[in-house]
Order: sequence, then structure tokens, then C-alpha cells
Amino acid sequence: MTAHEQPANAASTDADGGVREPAKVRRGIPDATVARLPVYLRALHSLAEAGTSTIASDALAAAAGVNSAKVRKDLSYLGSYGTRGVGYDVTYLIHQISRELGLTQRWAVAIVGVGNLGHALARYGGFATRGFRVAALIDADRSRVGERVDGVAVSHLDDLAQVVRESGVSIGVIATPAGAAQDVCDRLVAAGVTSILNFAPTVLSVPPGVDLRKVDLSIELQILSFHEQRKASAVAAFDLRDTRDTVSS
Amino acid sequence: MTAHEQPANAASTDADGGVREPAKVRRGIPDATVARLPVYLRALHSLAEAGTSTIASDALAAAAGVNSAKVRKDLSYLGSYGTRGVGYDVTYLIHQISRELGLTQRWAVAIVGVGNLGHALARYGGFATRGFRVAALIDADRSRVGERVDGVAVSHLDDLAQVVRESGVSIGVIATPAGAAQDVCDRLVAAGVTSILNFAPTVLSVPPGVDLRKVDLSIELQILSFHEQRKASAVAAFDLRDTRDTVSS
DNA sequence: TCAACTTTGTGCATGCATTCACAAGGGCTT
DNA sequence: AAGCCCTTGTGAATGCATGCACAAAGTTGA
Repeated sequence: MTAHEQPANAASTDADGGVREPAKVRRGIPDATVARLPVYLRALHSLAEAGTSTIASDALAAAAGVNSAKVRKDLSYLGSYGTRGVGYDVTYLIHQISRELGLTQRWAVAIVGVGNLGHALARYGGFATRGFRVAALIDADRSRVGERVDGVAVSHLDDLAQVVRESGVSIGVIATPAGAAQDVCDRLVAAGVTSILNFAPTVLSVPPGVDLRKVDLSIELQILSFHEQRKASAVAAFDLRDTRDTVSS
Repeated sequence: MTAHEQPANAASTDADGGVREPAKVRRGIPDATVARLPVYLRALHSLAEAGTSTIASDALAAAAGVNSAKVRKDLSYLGSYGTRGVGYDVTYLIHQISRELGLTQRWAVAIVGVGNLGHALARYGGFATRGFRVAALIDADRSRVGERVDGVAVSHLDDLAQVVRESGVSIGVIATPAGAAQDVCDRLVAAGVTSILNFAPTVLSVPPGVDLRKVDLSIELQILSFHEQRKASAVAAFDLRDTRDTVSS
């Protein structure tokens, strides 16, 4: 079933893609840092709107919900963009992070599966405001084809390759039932899509060079359930002990 | 703004919740393992449906998209449930993982914000099939109150506390716009909710003892954008070098 | 009963991420 | 211009996660 190994969640670290880097400066930004850059970016945008022009690492850390040392180390991977004694220039930092994340261009995104979730994603404002454009909607149900969601017409799955190529899509979002996901994924890859975000509750496999991330709603809930149960049983143990022995060590 | 520190994404490790454990056996399952248990669980369910009765760690690893040593180590935290030379009993393992994750009971979930995403979540089948029950839908828009989604009526935000208590909700899902999220979060916590899953694109703060996880669609896309750009620029560098100097070191 | 085979469970080494703590550096005030 | 104060940027220590490699343990077949 699985032709290729699928790394749990992180992007597939892509093993140098077969291309030897010019190796001038080592540009190895850790995955954990990349995952936090969008959070900083959002905080910075709202600071900019509020009229803040410079910000220190600990204020940014508070706004992003992390530790200030982490902020400084993360930002140091991008370069030395801060001023000692002052902090970081908000506008400049927004520019640098955006550039690093590749958000200075508008990526065309295709959403496959126009059910409840696909609909919600297509209408989600957060995409458009941050460098993404929903360029194609695709569904396997012919009765849906032609329907327009936010100005974008739904195309049929059979036309996926054509639509993807014509609209220059490089990122695909899978919002289909689990059973259809691997087939859709293969079609996307065959059509030249090199980054995929999977919402279907199933493990997908992709060839090397294609990045795959997943978002799984029910997994998140199950993780919460684990902690919820632990809390509940801790309380139960406490209550129990409390009735037997009120003196704690 | 942030009264309490918010750990980036992982559950808030809850600092012992003020309760000293009986400390009989050390039950410290690593966060990374907890996050993978639901994946194993899903793979096992589909194996069970296919009629498989026992499975070895490397087959399970393939189905879950991870390394086999990781599977064994993860499962060893739950206990010694495998049989050497044979593998794991699928049904028994499903039972043990479910128990560990607290899925033997049905958690009541409240979804706040019945917009596009809230609607999609309320109708998402994956919740009901895995130990969760959408017990309440809440929205701030009075024109939505009374509307039914999959048999559950929408209540008004003002009645949140009452609804949460009456239906025994312990897990809250926030699917509101970013601006409303912290207020909703505070209301949920005040009503006794101790686990929150946040879909709003903002950093929330919760008091100690409350677990918070977030799912951010636009962050996931931005991470893909980063890798996509890196691939694009690697190819560009390759093309460039290719025209100038076809001999690589 | 015994030997060969299979697979688990885990000690250990390695690598990545986080956090601390502080020197280096820049602005501001006098 | 000189010293004070503030904040960055980063070496170093610690902790967590991953993956290897193998002994321990069980099954199967003769």
C-alpha cells in the first residue's frame, strides 16, 4: 500500500531534492522555527495595524504566546534584523518574514472536494489575506460541477490535470472522504502539484520532492480527550485519597 | 493582553494540576507518542474491518506511515501488549489504546461559532465515530438561534454557561472569527470547560489546568509556501548554474 | 523436547529543540 | 564624549525524540 515512506507530519525534509546547494551561506532554518514564523507574522500584522513601529523580543513573544529567547533565536536564523537596545522594526520584520516564507508572491491553490469542509475552506478569508488564492475547486460529483463558490467555478475531477496546469496551481488541498484521498493525491502529483495539505483522515504517500502536511480534526480531539481523562482520573484519585487520608506528605 | 503563558501548540503539560500523584507506577507517556496513538488507532480500525486479527509492528508502522521502532516504543508505554514472534492482537490493542486515550466514554463537545467552518465541523462524521458527541452549538447571531444542524439546535452565546453545564460539555471547539475568540474562550473556561480546540487564527490564553490546542489552516499553508519557495529557488539556482557551469564538484 | 525462526521490548547513541545566561552592541542622557 | 541602560544575538547546557541494534521471549515444526 505505501510505496513511499511518509514522515509523520513535518514536511518531508526533502533530502536536498537532488540539487547540491551553492553552499555560500548555510540556510538551514529548523522546521520548528518555520512553523512559528507565521505566528510571529500574524502578531506583527496586528501590531502594525495598532500603530506600533518597533517591538522588543519579549513583547513579541507575549503576543505570539512563546518564550522570548525562542523569538530571538528564531529571528536570528533570518539574519540580524534587530537593533540592540531598541528591538525590531515591525514593518521591516514583516517584510523579511514574508519574504522568507515565500509570501511575496500569490500561490494558486486548488481545493479538491467541495463538501462541507471544502466549502468552508473555499470561503475562509484567511487564505486570501495571506498570499494565497483559491484558483480551482474540484469535485467528483458531476451535479456540483459549474456551481460557483466565491466566484470560482467547480470543475470535475476528470479535468483536474488540465485545470491545475491552466491556473498554475502548485499547492493542493484535499478535503475529500478518506477513501478518495490517495487517488486524488496521486492525480495532483501527476498534474505537477508539489505541496499538499491533507484534511482527509487517512495516511497518504507521496513521492520524494513533494511536501505533505496533514490536519486531522479528530486526532486533535483525541489528544484533548487523553489529557481530559488524565485530569479526571487525577481528580478521582485525589478525592479518593482525600476521604481516606487528609494528611499529605 | 496575555495574562497566562500559552505553550505553542502542545497541550499545556498542566504542571501536575496541583495534585500530587500516588506515584505507584510512573505513567509519563510522551506528548509525541500521545499524538501518534490516534493514528495507530485509525489504522487498527481499518485492519479490523479488513479481518486482520494480529499485526506485527512493521506492518502497523507501514499503515500508520511511521518507523517500526517508533511503533514498538510507543506501544511499550502502554504496557507489554504484544506477543513476541507473533505481533499484536488487533482487537485487544484497539481496546487498550482507546482506553488510554479516554475514548471508552463519549465526550460531549460544544462548538461555538456556527459559520462555514462551524457548520462543517458539526456535520463532520469523524467526531461521532470516535467517542465524541456534538452536544451543543452556540452562536452570537440571534438570527441563527434555533436553527438545527444534524439534530442539534443552535443556542445563543448568552446561554453558553447554562447549555454547557446542562449537557455536561467538557470540550469546547472555537470556530469564531479571531476577534471573538478570546471572549468565547473565557466564557467556556468560566462555564467549566477544561479542554479547548481553537480554530480561530489568534493566540489564546487560558488559566493553568485548561488544555488548549490549535488548528490553523493558514499557518499550514504558509509552511507549505516556505518549502515550495525553497524548491522553486533551488531549481532556479540549478538552472542558473547549469547554463554557466555544467561541471559540478 | 529441542532447535530454528520470528518479533517484541529496550538500552544506547545521536540529533534536534528549548532555555538559560551573558557578552557585545547600540541608543540616550547628561 | 562618556557612561548608563536596554536589548539583541548566541554559546552552552539540558531535555526530549528518534532510530539502531540486539537480547529476551514466544511460536512453530520436526
